[in-house]
Amino acid sequence: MDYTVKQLADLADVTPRTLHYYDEIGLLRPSSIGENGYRYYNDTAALRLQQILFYRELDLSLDEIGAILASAGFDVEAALHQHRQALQQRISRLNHLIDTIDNTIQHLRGEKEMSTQELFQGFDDETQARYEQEAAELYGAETVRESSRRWKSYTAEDKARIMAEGGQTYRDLAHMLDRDPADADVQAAMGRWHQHIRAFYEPTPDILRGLGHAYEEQPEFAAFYEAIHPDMPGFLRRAIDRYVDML
Amino acid sequence: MDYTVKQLADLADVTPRTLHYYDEIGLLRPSSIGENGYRYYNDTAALRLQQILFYRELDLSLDEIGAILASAGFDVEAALHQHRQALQQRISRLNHLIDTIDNTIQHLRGEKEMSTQELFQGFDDETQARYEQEAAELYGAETVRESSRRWKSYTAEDKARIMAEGGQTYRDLAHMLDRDPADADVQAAMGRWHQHIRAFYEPTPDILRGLGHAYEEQPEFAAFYEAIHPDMPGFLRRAIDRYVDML
DNA sequence: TCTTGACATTCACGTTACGTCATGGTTTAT
DNA sequence: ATAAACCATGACGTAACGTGAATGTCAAGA
Repeated sequence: MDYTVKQLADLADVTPRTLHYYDEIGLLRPSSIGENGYRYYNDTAALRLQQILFYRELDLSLDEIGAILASAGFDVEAALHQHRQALQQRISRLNHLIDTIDNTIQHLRGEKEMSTQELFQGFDDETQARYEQEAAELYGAETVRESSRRWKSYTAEDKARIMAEGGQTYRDLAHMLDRDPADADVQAAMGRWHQHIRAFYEPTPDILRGLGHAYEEQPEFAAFYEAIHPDMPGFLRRAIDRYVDML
Repeated sequence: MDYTVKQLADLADVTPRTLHYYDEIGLLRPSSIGENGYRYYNDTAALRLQQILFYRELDLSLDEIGAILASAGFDVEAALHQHRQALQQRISRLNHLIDTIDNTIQHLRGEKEMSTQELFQGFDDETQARYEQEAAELYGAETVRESSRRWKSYTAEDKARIMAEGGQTYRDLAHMLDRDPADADVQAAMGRWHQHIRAFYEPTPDILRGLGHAYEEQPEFAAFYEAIHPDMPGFLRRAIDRYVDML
């Protein structure tokens, strides 16, 4: 009970060309070849095709699929895990793009023309690096001194209260991760966040924005907020951007 | 103040080859060409490159970018909106793939060999269609009568309570969208959901699973749950799958 | 001035996973 | 016998460049 190309192709919902190609690259050879040169596939071949298509659905390259099917000792689970990671990254990237598109649309609507600088922000690596450095410098040079001066002026009670309030704000926000950053409750929490920062120093809008950026981009910050929830850094950054837009 | 290929390339963080290519396809022509055949780009060209790269970051094809930059009357916002949709779809698809990978890994761990049939489920369009149809038929034929019989037997008070409880369950779930579907609280809510369904009829595990499927795939259902939250349909389906696995 | 190294140019093939003719032989059904 | 439907093998096209290869040009140091 062998299949011809068309038969197997119809069965598996691919085109004959696909089978030709898989033969050509050695991924799926016919089980036999007739004297007329026709390809014939048996059930074993059909099963292999199923597996190929299965992995293909998972978006693996034919090379990878070949490797998986070739070695019986291959660690399929590890491979799938790794691939899962890759997919997650793609999703992250796509979410970033959607963010950017949303911002762009907002700008278009507001007739606020984005300057080329703005357009490039977040895309140009150098600009990015400079931006972060500036934020760090702003946060560092002027501010750190001011911050430690203010902090020292507080009583132990004050300090405990301030830290508790800050923590509460972050926990509140963690419960609103599924909302729109523009949501009134979220923005109210951002107001409390702003107050919390002001307990240390007086941040300019740019510094606030820089903080949001750092929360998302700088590993040490990101790790802290990710500990609260994996989506926290991105959410915070969006909420901060929104908050500063509204100031 | 003109740039050579290398200079502009470095500035924009692309390779010279990219500029060659953009010239070749007419997307970005040099502002002038020297007697030696060298390409020279002025600031206008540089700006255009910025815009090209901006749109490229949004994952638009060079063709589309060319169209956008060509026509001043082009509806950029509409284009971006459409592209946003496309990105969302990709994300949906990627999430689907991740789901499948997770299932596959589970099967691998449990040494439960997936039959070819199982492997194919969800990929084969025909199987898919048949599955949905069966779910609809099950839900329809036997069940609808039973459902309306039970419903009529309730008092107005009962009805109000049942609806309120159901609504509450969905709202509870909406606050747990960021959790794992296997989370204890989520699964507890799924238990309440099950009870809610049982107020109408006695669902078999397959029917429950079919419901989860329908919530995600059938537009009318999906629209209802998306109104609660965009991620609700997918989350519900995963939670239901998990719940039924545990029954 | 000569040489060297960094830059410039134009081919032109490689990449992925097939789609799409083109040309010609084979099988099957009428 | 003839047409329809299938088979085969090239071979080019796709998107957006990467990667040589062969060769010409320019700025700078010995």
